[in-house]
Amino acid sequence: MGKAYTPETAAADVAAAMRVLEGRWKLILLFHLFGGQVRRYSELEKSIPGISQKMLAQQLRALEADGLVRRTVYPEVPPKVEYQLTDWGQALCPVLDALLSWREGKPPAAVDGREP
Amino acid sequence: MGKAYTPETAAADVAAAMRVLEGRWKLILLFHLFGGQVRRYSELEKSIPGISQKMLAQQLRALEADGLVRRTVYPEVPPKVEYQLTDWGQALCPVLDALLSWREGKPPAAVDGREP
DNA sequence: TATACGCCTTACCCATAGGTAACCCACTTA
DNA sequence: TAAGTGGGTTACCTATGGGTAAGGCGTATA
Repeated sequence: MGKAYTPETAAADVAAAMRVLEGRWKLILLFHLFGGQVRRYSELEKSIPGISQKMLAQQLRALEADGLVRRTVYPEVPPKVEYQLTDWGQALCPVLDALLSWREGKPPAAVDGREP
Repeated sequence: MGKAYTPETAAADVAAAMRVLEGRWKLILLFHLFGGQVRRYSELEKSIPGISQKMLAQQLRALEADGLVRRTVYPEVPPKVEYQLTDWGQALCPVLDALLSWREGKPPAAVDGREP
């Protein structure tokens, strides 16, 4: 059974969940990793046009700290680092799907002030 | 059937959905209106401690522009304005519930580097 | 005349997210 | 000796979101 929420606690918890996803690149990273995909740093860098190394590292670190992404370092030279989702990270996929479906269901803007 | 998404378009659409909810007060406002509740400006102001009139007006306008909130003005003096969710706004409730459930399912942080 | 009410708007300030560019490290190959 | 390789860090700058304080409007009441 779920927690009991007041408007304030519910809002705070949703905000906390969203904070994990905020940042210009995190969702893109997640969608590149959904479905059990494993990617190296340099692969992500190549497949995400426009991202800088700083932002890639920063956002990956944040996702890792939040428990969505697992980081595996291979002690080689040159270094090799792999990124993949944790189970919990993967569990976000259907939630985002629900969000996408909600958005698809948006009615067209009313022209005359009434809803259609 | 849903749209077909690439990592980029999916991320962009999720971000667009989240942008509608971003802002320090919007979720609180939404949770005060979920379930068909109808509230006046001054009621919201009183029941949301810390919100300024500027932010209350601004965030309500944004939610209205995004089609989540319906604003009803009664041409009286002093003015009376009521806010309530649109059907689409109300449809967000189960989505946010899913997000809350996802958050509740987060495993405790691993102490030794492995996931539990 | 002045004050109060309900619902805002405007002017101004600051903290943070994100951008660019350059640098670092350990090792291998030329 | 010098350059390349993968995976970052650091310094610095700007744009935006949110904060406070105050003003405005149309009418009724004292």
